[in-house]
Amino acid sequence: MFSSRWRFGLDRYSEVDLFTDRYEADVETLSQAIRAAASEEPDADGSVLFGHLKGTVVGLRYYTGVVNQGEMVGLVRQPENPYDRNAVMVANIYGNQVGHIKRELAAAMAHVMDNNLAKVEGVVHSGTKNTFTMPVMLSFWGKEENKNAVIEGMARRGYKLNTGGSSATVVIPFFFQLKNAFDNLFDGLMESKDGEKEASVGTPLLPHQKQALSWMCARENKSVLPPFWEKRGELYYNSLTCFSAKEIPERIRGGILADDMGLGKTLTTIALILTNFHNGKPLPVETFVSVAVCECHQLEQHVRANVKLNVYLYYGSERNRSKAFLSSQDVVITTYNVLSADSGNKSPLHGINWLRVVLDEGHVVRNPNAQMSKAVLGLKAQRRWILSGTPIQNSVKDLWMLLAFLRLKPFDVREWWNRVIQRPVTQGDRAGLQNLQTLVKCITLRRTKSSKVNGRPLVSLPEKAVCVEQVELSQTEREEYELARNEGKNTIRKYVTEGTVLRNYADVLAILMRLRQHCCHPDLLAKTSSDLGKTSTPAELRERLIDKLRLVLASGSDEECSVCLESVHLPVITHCAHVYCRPCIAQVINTEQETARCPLCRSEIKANELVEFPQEEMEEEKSTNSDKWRTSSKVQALMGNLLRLRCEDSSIKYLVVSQFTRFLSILEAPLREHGFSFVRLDGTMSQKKRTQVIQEFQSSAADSPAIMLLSLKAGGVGLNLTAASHVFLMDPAWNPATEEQCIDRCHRLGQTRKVVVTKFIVKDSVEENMVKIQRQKQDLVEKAFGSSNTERKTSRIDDIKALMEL
DNA sequence: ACCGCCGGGTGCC
DNA sequence: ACCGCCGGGTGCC
Repeated sequence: MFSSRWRFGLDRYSEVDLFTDRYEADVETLSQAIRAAASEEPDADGSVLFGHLKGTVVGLRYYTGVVNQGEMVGLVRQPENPYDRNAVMVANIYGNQVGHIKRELAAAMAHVMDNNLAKVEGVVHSGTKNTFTMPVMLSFWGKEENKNAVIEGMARRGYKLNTGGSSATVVIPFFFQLKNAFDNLFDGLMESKDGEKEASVGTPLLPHQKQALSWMCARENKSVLPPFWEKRGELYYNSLTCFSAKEIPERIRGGILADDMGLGKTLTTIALILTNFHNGKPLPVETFVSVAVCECHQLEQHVRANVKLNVYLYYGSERNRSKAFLSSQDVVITTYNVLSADSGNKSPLHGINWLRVVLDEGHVVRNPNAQMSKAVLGLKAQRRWILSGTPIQNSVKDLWMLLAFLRLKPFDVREWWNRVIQRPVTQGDRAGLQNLQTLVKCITLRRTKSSKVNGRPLVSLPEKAVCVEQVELSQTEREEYELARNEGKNTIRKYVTEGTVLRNYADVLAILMRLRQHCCHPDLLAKTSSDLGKTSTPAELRERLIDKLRLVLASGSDEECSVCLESVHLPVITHCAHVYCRPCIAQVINTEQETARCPLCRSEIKANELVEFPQEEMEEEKSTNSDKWRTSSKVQALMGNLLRLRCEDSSIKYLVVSQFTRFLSILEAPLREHGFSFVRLDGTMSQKKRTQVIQEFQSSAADSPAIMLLSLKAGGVGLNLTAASHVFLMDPAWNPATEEQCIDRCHRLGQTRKVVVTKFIVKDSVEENMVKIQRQKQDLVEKAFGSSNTERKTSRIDDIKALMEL
C-alpha cells in the first residue's frame, strides 16, 4: 500500500514533472515523499498472478500525464477523494496523473486493494483512442491464499478475472536458483574505453586505477543516455517501460565502482575528488565538494597522506553542525550511524547540496527499511557513487537500494523496480535477468584480482604456498577419540536407519563437534554435556537445549537459518533442537499459530518454547577452566613449527587461526612459555579493542607482536593483516571459502613476502574426511544453489555420512 | 402521456 | 463523446 504521504504528494503536485530533478523545495519534498512511499512497497516475492481484467481509465482530459502504447501505469488508491472514497488514480511512471479508474470498477478494486488482498498493476496496450477515456489491462497479483477471495470479490461486483493461460507460472519463494547468475552479474564489467587518466595524487596510481579514474570522470562529465533510453525522432523513449518524454532524461552522474577489495577503490575516488571538480578541471583548493560516508575511515589516511585538503571528520558529540562550516570543507567524512542519527531533525548533512556523495562499502546499506538507508537516500547531491567489492550480498533485492541511491529512474520507485526487474528475475524470466544485466553493466565497473589489463594481471601478489601437515594423535588421545567415534557412529547410524537425521540434526552436529574437538585438544570437551535424549525436569531440558545451541553455534559449520537461508541472527533453539533466527521462526509461529511446525522436522513448535542463549553464559563462555594446563599433539605440532621457524627467520609474523576460541586460549600458555609475543583477535572484542590490536600487530616496530591468535571468522572482509606472511590453520573449516577469506587477510595488496599456509590435519580422523569433502564442496555449493532447500539439507546428510564413514 | 420517442445539454473521481 | 445518460418537450399518421 502506498502511504498517505504518497497520495498527498500526488494530489497536490500531480502537475509537477518529476523527471527533471530541479532543486526546488516542492519538487524535493515530492520526490522525498515518493521515495518514502516507495520503500513501503511490499516485496514482490512469492506473489502469484491471479488474473487479468480489462478496465477503463476516465477523465484523461483533466490531467497532463501522458501514456504511450505499451506503457506501464501505476494504480493508487485515493480514499480521501471527495467525490468517491473508492477512487483509484492512474499515474504514469513519473507520478503524473493520467486519470481515474471508472467508478464501478474502482469500487471493486478498492475492496481488493484496501484489504491488501492483491496488488493491481496496469498496462496501457492500445494507447489513447480519444481524449476522454482509454482502456487499461489490469493484472492482479498477490499471495496464493488470497487468490480465491480476490477472484470472488471481483466477480461479486460483476468483474470476471481472466485467469486462463498463465496458471503455469511457478513462483519459487527463494532466489538462489539464480544465485549463479547473480554471482556472474558483476563479471565482465571491466571494459573501459575511456583510457587511463593521470592524477596528481601523492600515491602513484596503478594502471587499473587510472582506468577506473577515467571511467569515473567520464560518468560524471559525459552526456550519455541512461540505460534503456533511446532517441526516437523528437522524443526520448524508454524501451523497458515504453515511457517517452520530450525532455532528455536526466543522466546518472556516478555509478558503482565494484572492484574487488584491495584494488584501491578508495584511492581512485580521492583521485576523482582531486581531478574532476567542475568541467573536468581539478579541484581548486578551499572549495567544498564532497561528503563521504565510510565505515573505516580509510579515506582519511589517504587524503592526509596525499594532498592538502580541508577534510572534516563529522562525528563525535562535539562535531561542528554548522552548515556554513561544513560547506566550506573540501571533504566531509562521516559514518552511516552518525548520518542516520542526524537525519530528520535539521540535519546539516541533509541540508547541504553536495557536489558528490560517496558511499564507501556501499553494500552496508541494503535494507530499504533501515533508518540508515533512509538517511542515505535523503542526501542531496549532483554526483553519486557507491564503492563496494560485494554489491550483491544475497539477492537482486540488494540492488534496489543502490539504484535508488543513484536515482536511476524509474527504478528508484520500488513499484517499477519490482515490476520490471525483481519479480521477473525472481520468477526466472530470462528477459528480466538480461535487463538487469544491461542495467548493471551501464553503471558499474568491476575488476577482480584475477582480471587482466592488456594481458597483465591488475595486481601481482606474492606467491602463496599451502601445505597440509598431518598430525598423529598420541596413544591416549587416539583411544579417547576412537571411543567417542564409535559411540557417535552408532548414534548417527541409528538416525540414518530411522530417517531422523534432520530431526536430530543438533545431536549429529554435536557428535561431529566433539570429534573435532578431540583432534585439537581434550580440554575443549570440558563443557559438553554427555547424555542426550531422556527428558527430565524443564530446567534440565532447557540446560540441554542451551548446550546444543552452544554447540551448533560454535561448530563453525556456519549454520544458516532454514527460513531466511542466511547466517543465524539472534539465534534461538526449538525444543526439537533446530536453530533459527528469532524473528524468522517467530514469524512462522505467528502465521501458522497453533498448527506451527518446525520447518526442518515438522515437530510442533510454540513461541514460549524457544530457548535463547542466556546473557550470563555468553560472559562465562569467555573464561576458561583454569585447571592444570596440558598439551596435545596439535599444540605440539604448532609449537614445533614456530620454534623451528623462529630460528630460521625471526622477522616473520604469524596468524594462528582456529574456529575454537577456547583453543586459542589454550595456545596462549605455551606461546608465553617460549617467549613469543602475541595478540588476540576474536569476535567477542569491541571495535575499539580490535582496531588497537590490529594496529599493534601491523606495526613494524621491533617489539611488535609476532603472532596473532585469530578466530576463523573474526573481522570483516576488509581486515588487513599483511604484516603476517605465515598462516597456521589449526583445524579445517566446513566451508573452504571461509579458509580462503582468512588467508586473503594477509595474502592481499600490500603483502611483500611469500605467503605460506600450514593446515594441520589429524591423520585418520573426522578432519581428514572434512578435507576430502571440502574438495567436492565447491561443486556441492554450486549445485545447491540450483536446487531446493531440502536438497541442500540432503546433501548435508550425505556429508555427515561420509564424515562418519557410514 | 403513470408511456415511448425525439433531440439538446452534457460529461472523471 | 461519431458515445451513453439525463431530463424536458412532446404526442396519430
